[in-house]
Formats: sequence, C-alpha cells, structure tokens
Amino acid sequence: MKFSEMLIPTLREVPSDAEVISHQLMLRSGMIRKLAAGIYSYLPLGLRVIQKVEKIIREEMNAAGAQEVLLPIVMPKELWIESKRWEVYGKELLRFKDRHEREFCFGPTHEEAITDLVRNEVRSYRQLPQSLYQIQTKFRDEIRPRFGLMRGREFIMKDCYSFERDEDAAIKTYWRMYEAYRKIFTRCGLTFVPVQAGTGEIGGTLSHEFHVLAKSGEDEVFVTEAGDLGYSVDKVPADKKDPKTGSPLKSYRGIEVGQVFHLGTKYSEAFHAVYLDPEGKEKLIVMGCYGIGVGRTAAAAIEQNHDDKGILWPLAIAPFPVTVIPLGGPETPMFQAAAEITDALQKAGVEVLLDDRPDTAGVKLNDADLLGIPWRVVVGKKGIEKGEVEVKERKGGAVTPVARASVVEQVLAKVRPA
RNA sequence: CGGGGCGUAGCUCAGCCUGGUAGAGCACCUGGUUUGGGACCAGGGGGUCGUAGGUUCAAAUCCUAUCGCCCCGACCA
Repeated sequence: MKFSEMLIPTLREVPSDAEVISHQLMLRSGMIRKLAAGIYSYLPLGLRVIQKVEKIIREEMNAAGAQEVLLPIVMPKELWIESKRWEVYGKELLRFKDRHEREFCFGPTHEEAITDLVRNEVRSYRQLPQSLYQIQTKFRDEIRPRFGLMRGREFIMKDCYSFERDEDAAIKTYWRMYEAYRKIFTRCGLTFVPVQAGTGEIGGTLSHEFHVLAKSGEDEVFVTEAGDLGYSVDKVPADKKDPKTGSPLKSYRGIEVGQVFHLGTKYSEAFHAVYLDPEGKEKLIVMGCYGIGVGRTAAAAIEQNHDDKGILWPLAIAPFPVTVIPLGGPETPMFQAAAEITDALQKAGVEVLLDDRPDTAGVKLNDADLLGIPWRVVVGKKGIEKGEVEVKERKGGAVTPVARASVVEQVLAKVRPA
C-alpha cells in the first residue's frame, strides 16, 4: 500500500478534546475521527487494527468450539420485557419507536436475542451444547462517554453465549472460554490479569473480568504478587490479602477489555429455554456469556505500548507489520529500491506501507514513529550507495544496516516468526 | 443528572475584561529550490466568530436563551 494513496490524516498537534493517550494517538495517527460524543468513525488504519484484533478473536473462539453468527442490532421491546430488562436496564438502553409506534431498542448486549433464537431452535439434548458468538456494533447510551474508543456509546463487541445441558458442562465451558480469553489477549500482545468480579446487571454467579493494567484504567483492581489473578473492588477480601499465599494484594488501575460470566439459568428461565433429556424430561438450558470490547482492546494496547513519539503496536495487531521509507523523491535510487523491497515483501505475503510521499525525511520518520508500525526499512542515500538499507524496530530503536540483497529475507524473519 | 470548563480557519490557539473593518502558527493550493528527524522563497485560497434573540449608531466582544463538546462524580465491554 502507498501512503500517498491511503487516507491517513496524521495530526501534528494534540486535539484539544482528547485526554487519554490512546485517544490522542488514535486521532493523531489518523485511525479514528469523532462524529458525536462517544461515536467514532474508523479510518483505514484504525479499521485495519480492529480487523487484526477480530481475526485473533475469531481464530480463538472457533478453536474453543464456538460458531459465529450475526444477530440484529435492533430488537423489539417485547423481548426485553420477557427478561425484565426493559425496566431494569435504565437509560443506557436506547429506545425508539418505528413508524407504527412500536417500541424497539438498540442492542447493548444480546442475551435476549440469542436466547430467543436458541429456545426456538433447540429441542433435544442431542442439539446441545452450542456456543454462538458474534462481532457486532453495540449501542449503550452511556451517561458520560469518554476517552475515545475506551468508553464509546457505539462500540464493537465480540459477544459469545454458551448453552449447555447442565451446570457441570457449563462450568467446563466457562473455563474453556476463560482460557480462550487468555490466549486472545496474549496474542494481542497485552499484559493483562484475570480478575474475579461481581456479576452486575447481566446477572449470574461466576465471573472474571480481563483487565489490561494501565495508569489510565477506570477500575481499581487488586492483584496477587504473582500477577496471575486479581480481585475487583466488590470481590476483594476484606483484609486485602491473597487467600492462597496470605501476601498483600497490590492495587492497580485496570482497563476491562473482556468479561466471562457463568449465567446459569437466569435467561433460560425467563425465556423458557428448555430441552428434553434422554428420559424425555424437560430441563432448563444452562448458559454462559463472554464479551470482549474490540475497540477498547485496541485502545488498551496503545495505553500499554506507546512512547513520547507515538504508538508501539504489538506485531499481531499493528495496522501493517512493516513500513518502507525512501528518503528521496520518486526519481531517486532510494525510491526505486524502496519500491522494489515493498514489492518483494508483498509478493511474500506481507502487508507493507510504502511511504511514497514527497515530504522531507523528518516528516516521514516522525509519522512512522507516530503510526507505530513495528518494523521499519529506511532507504537512505548513503546507505544505498554502499548497497545497504536500514532495518529498525520501532520499539527497540537500534538501527541495523542490512545488505540491500538480503533485506527482504531478514524482514520476513522478523515479521513472520515460525 | 450534580459540579467545573470550552465553542473564533482543517488543527492548536490569540482577540472578549475596556464594543469600532476577524488574527497568528501549523495545515492546504500554485511555481521554484529542497530530502537522515516535522525545510526554504514567492504568490494564493479558506471563518455569517456554535445557533437564536436582545442592548447599541456599531457586537466575536455586553445581556438572555438554546445547542454541542470536554473534564470530575453515580453506570458499564
């Protein structure tokens, strides 16, 4: 891809309405733009990151045995009356009427829709278990949207719902999803901690939140010495000590990027979602639900991976793994070499951003720092005269001169580790 | 919803107190010179000062209302 042909409107200055670093950097790097409070457009670079995160989520959810579906965003009032949440949910539930004065809401979550689907389609124990997930736009009319993608009103969420024959099977699935979540956030390059949490409005009995630890986090979490488990404010032991080791728990700020719930039969009771067991007896389906904030995961990655010059994307979710920067105009040997290197990498299946803009070296290098693409190939005049180009990792900073002839091979080794 | 703040060019902001022909830097367009860390010269385009009403000879500036946005608090992926 050529920088000059993509819509990447980078900003030199920090927009005045952005407070947290991820919001600032997403705006400055041309990933997102705000349309209204808590409502954002994703530009090409931002969408690329979102899609990388989604790809990881899909792979791990599929590996955990879940199937992808897509439910409606708009749902009728009646469904929400059945679960009693039309009254309970409050003003975050955005409600409206259609031309026939029938009442609807925008989905803030989809237990109702999925349970309705499953109760209509599942009759027999032979059809269970089922785990169904979707990646979809949600709308929650938050009292105070803030921090860019971190707390939008409209946001992309992966939500998964599991349906099991009994409690034991549901608990097993719960832990399988828990492990899938660990893999997802690990693959996204995040440092995170699973946190024992209360179940809040969605209801249920067992729950973990996955928190990315960052100073800007909205939640306080209490983490064990080993850092392998935490407790939310409403679940932390009174003495604030690790129940296993007795050592004190440390307080951190966390960004909740995912949560897993064991729901039990709350929704299957409300919706009479039942199946017939081998004896022909009617039984309630046992449910779980599992959410990941996709945009928030991307924002959290920035909160955790940035420096004073810009983003330091983890390789797995970077908009591009590598950028090639010729320091010279279109007629120069630098530009020629850069184009050839780009071409060779692309033929090898690597996504490359070629900075073909006519701007000065300073502009290109500063923008490259801002965008945070993990690997950078700089083709400079002195280097090219010696038959060399430079390979630099955004995070490390060390510049490695590499022979022109072997640069493709070397970049490939960095960008797709076996 | 309670408390605080802000709406002036694409972005960052000055001007408002003390009313008198709308500004700067960056960005953008044209031509030229430039290319290792946000270049230079010359020319140029762009704003009914959030909106509506009021006061006044005269309003970005004073008054009233309204809308939007940001921050702090209660709610949440």
